[in-house]
Amino acid sequence: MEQRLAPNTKLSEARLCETFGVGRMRIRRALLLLSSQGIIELQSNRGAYVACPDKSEANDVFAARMLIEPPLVRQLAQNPGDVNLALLTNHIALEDAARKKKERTEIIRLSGEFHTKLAQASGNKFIFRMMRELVTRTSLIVGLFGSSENASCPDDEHGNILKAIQSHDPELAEQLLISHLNHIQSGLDMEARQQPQDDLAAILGSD
Amino acid sequence: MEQRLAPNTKLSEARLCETFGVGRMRIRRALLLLSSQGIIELQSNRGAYVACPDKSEANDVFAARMLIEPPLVRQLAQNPGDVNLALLTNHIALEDAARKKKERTEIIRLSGEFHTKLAQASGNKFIFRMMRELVTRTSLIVGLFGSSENASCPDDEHGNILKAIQSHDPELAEQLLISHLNHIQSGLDMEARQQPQDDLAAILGSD
DNA sequence: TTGACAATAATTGTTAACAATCGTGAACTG
DNA sequence: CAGTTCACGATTGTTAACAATTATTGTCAA
Repeated sequence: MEQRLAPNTKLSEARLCETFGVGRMRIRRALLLLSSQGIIELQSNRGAYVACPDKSEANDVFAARMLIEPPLVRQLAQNPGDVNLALLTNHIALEDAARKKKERTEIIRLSGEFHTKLAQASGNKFIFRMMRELVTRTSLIVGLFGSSENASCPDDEHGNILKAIQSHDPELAEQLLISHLNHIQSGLDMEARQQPQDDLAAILGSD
Repeated sequence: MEQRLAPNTKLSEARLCETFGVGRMRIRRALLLLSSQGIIELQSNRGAYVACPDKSEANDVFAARMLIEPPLVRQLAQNPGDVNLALLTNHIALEDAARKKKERTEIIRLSGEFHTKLAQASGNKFIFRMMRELVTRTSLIVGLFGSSENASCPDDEHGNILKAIQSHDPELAEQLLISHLNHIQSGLDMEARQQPQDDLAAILGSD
């Protein structure tokens, strides 16, 4: 999710055990769940590897988001609810703070989380889960096909979407979100994919 | 999915082991995956129970389907593709055959599968997975809140939807599907839920 | 130098025993 | 007789050793 592990990175059980200080059972349970969400790939007798989505899968993810998110935001703008507005406003503040401090991984994390919070605001548990999966995969894809550093959500589009929701403008909110998704997608270079490297040390280093 | 296990049925590991003739590890892996899909509930130190969705979760599932399926079918009707039409036509034939033979569990299974095949026809792997989960949960819900036996998809609505797709009529297809979902939902009695019983013997009997 | 082959090392998959937790029922007390 | 407590049985969670598979390295021959 924070793009600290490159796609195709091998995740050895023993390594993960000592990294997180837990038994093999916990690790295997976690790997199974991650693979069921398509975040890693579990190859029989060969181990776990960070998923490496191809062009087709990337398009699937964006198509699914285009299908779900616009009507979601439209609906939210029609009837936001005070609690949701407070939560989202607070989130935007966090994003701004992280952007000011130039904390890269935090910015990436929060950028994704904004979209999951939109889904959470719908109050629909299923849609919330779906969106969480979609956002995670989007992070993977941006990490793979992201051409430059502006890969994370551009500028303050999140803030503008929230403003549209606050002013009960479903049309505008929907339109802004569509543009936002398009910006993310058009910032990708679908042909030249990033070189898959093996650096699990990234996690070890900061732990 | 076939409604042979009532909600809240306890799924003991030992029982499942001897039923399927596999080790405890396999069972636990399967239970973990099922719980991640919301089909069963894993209570810590207490075991696995068939999920028992409440009114709110049931509404979530239908709301999610209402969000996703209509635009999906509309899109499919605009550009079906010969392979998809063949697959769907073949599926309708299977449904008819099962209905003629009055094979209840088969009818239930195929009724759900029709919707997942609609999603499969979109060619989007994500949407396919989502729909499969939604359909499974719908089966659970119909089993819980279904008032009479006509709970399974009424008459030949599936066939009509397919016809609309075949004749490239997106509006009609979308409208028929919306009606179809409404029929399913309105056939439920959201208040008086079925009595949760414990009959894992159902599986043992037919195995 | 390159290719195939074999042996070894490393890693994953499985099994079985052990520990911990929870529900139940009997015994006891007020 | 009601309520509480304790102990037992059953079930789940964990650990560790073992088996099976795969990857790697070294050797030999062309």
